[in-house]
Amino acid sequence: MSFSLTTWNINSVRLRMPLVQDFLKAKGPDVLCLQETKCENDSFPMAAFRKAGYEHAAIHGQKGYHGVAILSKLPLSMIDRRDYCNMGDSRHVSAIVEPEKGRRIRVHNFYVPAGGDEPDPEINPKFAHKLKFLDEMRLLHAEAERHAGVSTILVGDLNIAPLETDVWSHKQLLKVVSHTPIETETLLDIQSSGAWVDLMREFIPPSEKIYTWWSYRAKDWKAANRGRRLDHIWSSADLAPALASIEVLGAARGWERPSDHVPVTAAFQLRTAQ
DNA sequence: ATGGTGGACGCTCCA
Repeated sequence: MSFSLTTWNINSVRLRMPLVQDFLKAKGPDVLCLQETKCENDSFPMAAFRKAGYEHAAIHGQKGYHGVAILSKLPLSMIDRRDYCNMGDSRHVSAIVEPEKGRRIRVHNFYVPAGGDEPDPEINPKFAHKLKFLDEMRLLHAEAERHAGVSTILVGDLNIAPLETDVWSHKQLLKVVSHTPIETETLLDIQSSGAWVDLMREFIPPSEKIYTWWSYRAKDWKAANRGRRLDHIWSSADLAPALASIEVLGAARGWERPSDHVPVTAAFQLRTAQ
């Protein structure tokens, strides 16, 4: 039994629906997790997703900013939308998918706050918000459901590039929000204390560079190649042996009117798991 | 050292 899931910060789902449709036609993951949909639930382009074979959805949107969504070929149940930091932001949605009988997986889809420019929580409330948000994410691993036969996948734009090989220049980005020690250490600590597995790094060793985001502000993003790995796919330990592949679709950054993030897809062969 | 681009919204915020 195979199962595949894509995470993609789409930076306006309405504007980029044609790209999404092309992607779904080409890759057809079972589940698609989007971030920065930037539209209210009422204006989410659900009809186009249904037409593409994605009849099931868990949407958590808001006007103009943020917004996350899970689209699925398979039924979704136990949909949950959480207000991290109690600010009314739409930055989380989760749901259970059951790729085969008895194999339940809760998918958590996150859009972590970017954190502003100044990496000091004392003077920059956006950075303080980011750190507080991470602290709340830390609690996920303790949830009863995870110990009651439900596996977990956590994806999204986490807005942190934790490893030296997750950025174009470790040295030059040490004081740049997304790669500061407080952020990278916190993220890696959440990962290890929660027994999460970084599936992208299971498949692509830490010795190799991986980028999932390239700034719009570069003159020539491809030539400069100053990317960062801001998008992630984690799982509970029980799912890791079932990982079959990870694909980072870098070509998507070169599509017409692209998102600044590219889609990342994990494929599983569930029979090989415990 | 600075400003560069892109999206939503509505004359500015956020990334």
